[in-house]
Amino acid sequence: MNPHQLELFYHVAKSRGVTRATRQMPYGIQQPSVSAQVNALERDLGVTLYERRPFKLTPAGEELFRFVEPFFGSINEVRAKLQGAAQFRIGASPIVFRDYLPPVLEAIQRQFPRLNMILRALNQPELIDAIEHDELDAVISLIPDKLGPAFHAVDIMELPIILLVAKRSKIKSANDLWSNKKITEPLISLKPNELICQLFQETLTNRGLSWLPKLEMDSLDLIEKYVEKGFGVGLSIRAPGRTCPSTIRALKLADFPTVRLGVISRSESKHEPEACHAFLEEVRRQAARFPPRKD
DNA sequence: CAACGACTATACTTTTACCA
DNA sequence: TGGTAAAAGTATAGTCGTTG
Repeated sequence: MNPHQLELFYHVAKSRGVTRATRQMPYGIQQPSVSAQVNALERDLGVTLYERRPFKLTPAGEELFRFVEPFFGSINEVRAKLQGAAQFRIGASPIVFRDYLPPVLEAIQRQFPRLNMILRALNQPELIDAIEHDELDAVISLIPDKLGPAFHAVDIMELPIILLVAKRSKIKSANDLWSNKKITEPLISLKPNELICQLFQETLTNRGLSWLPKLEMDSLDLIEKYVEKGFGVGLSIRAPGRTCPSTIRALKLADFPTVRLGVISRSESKHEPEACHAFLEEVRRQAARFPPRKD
């Protein structure tokens, strides 16, 4: 039972499978090597640690995993500590990074000069995925309704879903669209797994309408660009403190649900709680600069 | 139920690390 | 520098689950 075998077993158990482990390992190693090492560990112990397919840890495997997980699971954290640079990993959408985060990050940097901030710009589904896999400590994201108990979500603001049309388009309000049973304007939206799209499509379905996107973009900026060029109607949200370009008209969507923008962190994370708290406070303070619009 | 793809194990070869 | 053992790599066979 050598440490290398235990490390590989940890990755196999965490990734739930040998092949998956080799793909997710922090360093390069081929599947047969992992397979051979974990098998050698089992042979040495004289115990089966997991059922192969479907993957399931045996009681012995569970016990061994409980033993090795605290060690191998906190290696990166310990490394950062030893290097004197506690790290705090923040995720947000590219737009949030561009338009809202700089003052927040500056404030955190002033408060924690030694803190090593790791920043990742991702879209909403990837942000949720990253925090679920403990790859980030805090994310600013639209908050899904179903969020596990392991996560702590704090609402910052409610944002209305809007449609964007080119000013020169003859569509003046959303009702102009709904009046036709079949909507002929091309819809430009984010990818279907984005919360905004799901909420929008659900609401349409409830009203007996069908309008699937013709163009799928991966940022709201791109959607705006293509609306401007006259490629169709864009699905977006009204971002606070930003005004539409003069060539674009934003259409309110009466009786459509709003989305909640907030900060999600891991509730049990003992990892940099001060920084996490300060981050949340700073986001709140910045958000307060944008009073809710009442139109 | 055959065809296919994904996963795991095995056989064999090459590389690496260590030591005399 | 050359020998040795361990570990990693390549190729591939076997097995299982899915799909048309």
